[in-house]
Amino acid sequence: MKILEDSSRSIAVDPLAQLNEAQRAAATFGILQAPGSTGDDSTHRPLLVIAGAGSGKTSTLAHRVAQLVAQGADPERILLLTFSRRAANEMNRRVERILTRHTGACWMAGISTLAWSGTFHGIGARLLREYAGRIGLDAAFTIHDRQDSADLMNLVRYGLGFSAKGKRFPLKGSCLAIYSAVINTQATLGEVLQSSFPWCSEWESDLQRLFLEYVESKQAQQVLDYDDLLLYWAQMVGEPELGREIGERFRHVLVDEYQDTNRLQAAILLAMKPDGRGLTVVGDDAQSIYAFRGASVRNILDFPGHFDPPAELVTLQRNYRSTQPILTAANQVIAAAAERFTKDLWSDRASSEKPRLVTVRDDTGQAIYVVEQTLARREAGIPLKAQAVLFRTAQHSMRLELELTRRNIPFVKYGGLKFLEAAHVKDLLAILRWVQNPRDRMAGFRAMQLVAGIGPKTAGRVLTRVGTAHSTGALLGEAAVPEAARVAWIEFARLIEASASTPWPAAFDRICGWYQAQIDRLHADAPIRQADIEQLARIAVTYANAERFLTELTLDPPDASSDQAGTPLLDEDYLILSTIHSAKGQEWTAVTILNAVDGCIPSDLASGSTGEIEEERRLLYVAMTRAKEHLDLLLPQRFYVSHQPGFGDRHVYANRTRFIANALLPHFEQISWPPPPEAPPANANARQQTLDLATRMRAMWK
DNA sequence: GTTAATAGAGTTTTT
DNA sequence: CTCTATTAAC
Repeated sequence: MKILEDSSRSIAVDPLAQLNEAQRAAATFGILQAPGSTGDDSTHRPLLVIAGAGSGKTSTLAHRVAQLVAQGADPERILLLTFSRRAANEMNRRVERILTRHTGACWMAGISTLAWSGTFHGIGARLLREYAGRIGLDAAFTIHDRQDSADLMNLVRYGLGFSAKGKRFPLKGSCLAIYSAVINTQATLGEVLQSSFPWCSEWESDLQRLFLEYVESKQAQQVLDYDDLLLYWAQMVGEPELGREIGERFRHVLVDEYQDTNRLQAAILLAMKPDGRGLTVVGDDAQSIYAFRGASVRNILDFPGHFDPPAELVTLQRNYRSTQPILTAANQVIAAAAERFTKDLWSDRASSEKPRLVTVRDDTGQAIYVVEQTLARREAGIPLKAQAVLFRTAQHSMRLELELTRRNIPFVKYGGLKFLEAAHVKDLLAILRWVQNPRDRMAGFRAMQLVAGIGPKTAGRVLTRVGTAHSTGALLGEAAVPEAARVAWIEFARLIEASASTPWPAAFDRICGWYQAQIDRLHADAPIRQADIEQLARIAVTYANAERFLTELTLDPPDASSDQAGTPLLDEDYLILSTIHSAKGQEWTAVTILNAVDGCIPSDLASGSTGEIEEERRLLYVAMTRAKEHLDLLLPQRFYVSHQPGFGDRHVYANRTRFIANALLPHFEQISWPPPPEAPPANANARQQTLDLATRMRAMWK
């Protein structure tokens, strides 16, 4: 990746011309060298960019990276931490485009300009594999996703006899959530229990024991969970020597969406860059929506003061995305927030259209309204892809999905259940993982039970034997299994043995072949699952080896449920359905927010503490600021109570979300749908009475 | 020891 | 409703 030598001068002026003053300041801070300087000594003071919604944050960051590269920084030594892989790819694309367009230089196609860009977890996994030898880790470790982790937690929990306690012990999910909170917030177990899980406080000492066993168990299996990827990384760079080595290796570290990082992630940054030199973080405190996962707004609020001299602060508050009425309404919603870097977004995109509050009768009315509105907008020239429907929880869109399917309107849904979490996909991956890492008990445990006649008992027994040996396949053949399972078992053992020595894509095909023979017995709806497996196979061939495939898949799963992962769809037009969380960083011409009522936003599951309520407020803010021109907030008046047979009509009435108080109403247009029948003027009424219904009724029976 | 059936409880957002 | 745990039957 070499750039033409003589082009580095023109780049300094040209691309930056598109940026406004604040953006330019952020993009060039500490970089623009005096003429004649080599650009070599370009590590700068720490920089914090507070970038409001739609303020051109991505573009600014991309320009900054491009500047760094253009001024001679080695792309290999730039670390770019983003929130999702999608964001990382987008950033890469933009950087390349800026560099190409303004230098005429030709970047090698197919090779990413930035070798080190990705999520904290993804980069962590890479670094840990690379440095595994020096921290006593097996480089072939496997990564457990949340379900696997919960299952392992469950196993340990069961082993300790906690499941049989007189009073109910927290379920596996809660246990994992508590464990994860302790790691990510770097607080003590006691503190976490008190602040977030008060109903589990009585189990503190048992939980402590559980977590110890959980950790031991992971270590024995050479398995890391999501939290470990950060924790091991933090511990690794906490060692002075390794910390310095890795810190210096990355001359520039840029972090996007900093408001959604947690204390552990902040600790990693500080360990790598103790004085903050070369460090840039970008974020918006008003868009912090991941506290439930340990993220802390404090990270961004306290960032400047961590350093001496303090970090430079640049604020971007000109919004290029939304019209002023939308922005005004959003500003009003967030204005009530307690603590923040004060900024009011402004835009010069005038419009007479206010965001609308649309009252509909119920869920069904909501679905029909959205469909009609969507189609009308498409008629008006806004393609489906430029329209999005956002909601708090994945299930809020169920009714709408039905309606869209019924009317043959294509859509893609982000967030919620991923196809990776489907049982059959997990089955397949378990086999694959076990082949790759025989010590991964969870994988083995699951894989073995796919064989007819093998249940938890037999599987557990075999595991204890395999754990001590190295050649899995041979040992499996000898294992004592119930007579009824004998034949199937030997076939399974052969599969495991053979797969370990088969080259990559072929090994996967082989496993698929075996699994497909079992699928009819395991699942009732085999044909649908069959299709998923074929899709997985298509994804599999694009990876170099099993380890890469598994790692990428757990860290960066295909995030849309009907995401064809590269196949067709691309040139088709489809509507976007997304949870608000998954909509982060995106924008659409028209946005519809479902269920803008109390109980949904804020979710009644998250209205415990003021902190949670504040986060829900920011959530609504994030949702509103995704819209460029049209914004509808839907208010279903009634919700049918679930759990009732058939189509019962027990329901509850809902109120408009508390975040849009009466005082804010002037910023919205309020309508009802379907529109109330227009009361005709009194005189017109008389004139219009040309229809004698009474006569007609009588005529029916004559 | 394994599987099928039944009763009971929880229920968000995601790397 | 769906996931989990327990119990009954194979």
